[in-house]
Amino acid sequence: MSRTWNQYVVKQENKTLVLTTIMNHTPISRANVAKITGLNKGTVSSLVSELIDEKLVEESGPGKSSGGRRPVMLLFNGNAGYSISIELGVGYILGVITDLKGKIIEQDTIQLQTTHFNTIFPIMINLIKGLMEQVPKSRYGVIGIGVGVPAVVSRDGEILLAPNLNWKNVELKSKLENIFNLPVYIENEANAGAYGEMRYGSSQNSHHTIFASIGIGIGVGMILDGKLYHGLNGFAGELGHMTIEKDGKTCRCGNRGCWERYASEQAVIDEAIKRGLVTADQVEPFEQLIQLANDGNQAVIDLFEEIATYIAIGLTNCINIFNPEHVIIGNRLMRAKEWIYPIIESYILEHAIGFHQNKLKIDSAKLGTYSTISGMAAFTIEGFLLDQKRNHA
Amino acid sequence: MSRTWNQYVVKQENKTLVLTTIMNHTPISRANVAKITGLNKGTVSSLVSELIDEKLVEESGPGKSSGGRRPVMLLFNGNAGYSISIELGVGYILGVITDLKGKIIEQDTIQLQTTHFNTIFPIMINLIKGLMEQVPKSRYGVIGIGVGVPAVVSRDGEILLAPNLNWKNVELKSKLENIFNLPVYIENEANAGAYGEMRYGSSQNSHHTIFASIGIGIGVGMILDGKLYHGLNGFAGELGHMTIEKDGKTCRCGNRGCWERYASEQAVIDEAIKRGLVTADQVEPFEQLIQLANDGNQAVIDLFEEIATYIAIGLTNCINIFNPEHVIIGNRLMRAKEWIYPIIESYILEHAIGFHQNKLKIDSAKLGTYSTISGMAAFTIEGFLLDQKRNHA
DNA sequence: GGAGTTAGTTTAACAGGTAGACAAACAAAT
DNA sequence: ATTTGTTTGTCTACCTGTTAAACTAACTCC
Repeated sequence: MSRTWNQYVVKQENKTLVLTTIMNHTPISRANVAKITGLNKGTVSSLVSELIDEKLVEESGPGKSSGGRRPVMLLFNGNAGYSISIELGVGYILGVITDLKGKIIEQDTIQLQTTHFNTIFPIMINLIKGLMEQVPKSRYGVIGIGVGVPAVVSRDGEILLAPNLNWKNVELKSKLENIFNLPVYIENEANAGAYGEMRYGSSQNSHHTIFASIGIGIGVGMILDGKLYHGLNGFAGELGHMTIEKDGKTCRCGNRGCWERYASEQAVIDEAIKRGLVTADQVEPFEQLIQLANDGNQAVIDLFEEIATYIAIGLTNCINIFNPEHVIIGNRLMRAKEWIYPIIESYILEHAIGFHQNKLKIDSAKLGTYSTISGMAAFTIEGFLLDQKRNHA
Repeated sequence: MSRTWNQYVVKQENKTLVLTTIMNHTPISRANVAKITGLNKGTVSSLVSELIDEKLVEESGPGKSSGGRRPVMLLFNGNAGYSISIELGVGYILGVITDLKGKIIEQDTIQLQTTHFNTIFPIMINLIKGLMEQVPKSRYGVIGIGVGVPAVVSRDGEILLAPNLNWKNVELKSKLENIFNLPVYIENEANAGAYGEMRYGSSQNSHHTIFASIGIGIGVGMILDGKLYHGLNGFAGELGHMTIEKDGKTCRCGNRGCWERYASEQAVIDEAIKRGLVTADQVEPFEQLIQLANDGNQAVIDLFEEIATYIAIGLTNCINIFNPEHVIIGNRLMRAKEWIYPIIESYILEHAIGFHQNKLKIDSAKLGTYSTISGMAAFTIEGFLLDQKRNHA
């Protein structure tokens, strides 16, 4: 509840302040760190020497002089440890190793034919084990495991509800922690995507970002005041089930007129089948449609444009609700970007309130299909650094 | 940007920690403050004695012994200063004096016939001056002025857009600061309402609260992770203009199917006139309708129930978006609570996602018509205390 | 009335940050 | 080649505020 402050906290905070300054400005001299942070030069010196002892920071040769003694440049050591991140999708598992800078070192994908937990779980364990063997030797080794899932996740890492996987109440975090004895982070796929884009992607420095992950369904990750928003117990961001048409199409959630019934990959496919643009037995109907649009099929392009309008309606709602600085559209539907993006942009421009007063940017995910997994890496890395901070004086 | 930590900051933080502990647990002993905060007894003693010097805390006689020396009970001194809060509505100005506990000491209302800024502003100034003369003598006197407005307010207190008043780009904060030479706080009416309910009303201790102010239009104030959410530049919370019916009724915002076209006081009135339940030249049509419903007029009750469903649709969207702990419905439409509330509750229960897993409470505003003004008082008081913290070592 | 408890103050020790002095290392001007 | 001035990084003396522990005060209970 209440937090007491004393000299230890002061040191912890200043030390992480120095570390993050080095991370964000690498390479940088001690003198410059002192200038940026406002800390005394001596304080910076002593904190940096501790960070060097912990192998989180290293010195690289002398930098350029600006009319005096040449500075010793400091680097954040991205190789002090490595994170393992997993993205669990419908039909695939993607696993990667990243360094502490979030850079992907190694990756591996497995296609799945089922969504059964009992089948998938062992496959995932094997994937993780395989990755762990490839992790380079380092001071801290594997610092943690992050898993992004298309699900509602509770604050303590339990999967409460994963409609597209048909999972319910799976205690994924504790299961994995028991097996690997490492810190495990579980997060919703859209939330992780939002975080990934904020840390490594197109919305760095933006404190108000809405990340709409439009795939089979729609999930929305929200960075509000610089922090990921979860709501009371992880259900926040279910904007796919926002009503945009009262008495509209029925949805499996029990409601009617839900946004994702009009604006998702599934919505595209349903409508395409209804219009005879693809057949129901097609293996990859969405890819087929992209192909057809590429070939100039006007009926398909029209369909994309209709869907785009529905996407835009929902996004306009988001903008009116959150007044974000940045709206990012990610996941598979953006493969049809060419046809849908212009429609979305012009609709929002015309319909969002006070648009002219907002410095709103609308983008597709810069990290592409790596938004989520990068976000999971970020969670894992930041969790590790937080742990260091707490344990190491 | 970056915040440095040193012993002064530690003291500031601990001092406010002690103060807020006393505020929240008043009356309380030094020993108990130490226990709750985790601070050393000696530290608490010295900080308390400073707070007593500053007249923010006072000792009240000895408390009950629990088997040893009797404690000296400490009280937060609500009378060290007073705030002045104004609610600027469509058709009225409400002004109050509150003490530092947010208790209303004095109040005054003025009915308005116009919305012209040049007419209203001098009236407001006079109202404030009148209130200032009634403020009791105290250590800090009038600590600040807070004004709640039905408008989009920028972070620096400029009224960007007030559709119901027909104002645009009014620098209210600086105007008032120049006149009174006091700290001035300007905030959107729904935001202030949300804050008021969190501080003094029905959602105390709730960190995720949605406050829907349903009057002529709809504004929503959002407490997310314990903090009021503004968005990038104050436009957040324009949920009144969330599309709930694609291609629905046109709205003055330029959009179609906006929530407030279906679920506000104006929507009730429009529909009632259309159905011949009241005439267009009625002075207080909404009051008239309440009266009719009270008299058992079924057509009016039916109308309220229809409107309630629309309110519920929008609120369900809010719940799916924010996963709040608490949804509060405030402002004038709740005068028809008797007929609309049961409908709202049952609709949400049936349609919100994962409702059973959420410990969601739905309430009407406990502070009634004082939500907004109490919120403004809270802003002013907290701003004052923050200032004290910064200036007074 | 003594033993045990609880409340609040005082004291010395300690940790960590700051200011400022200092040496080292360099650029630019003479 | 010197001289001058600047920048970097370390070191020392000092200061602030928290803590632990001793201590005084005041009370309850047997």
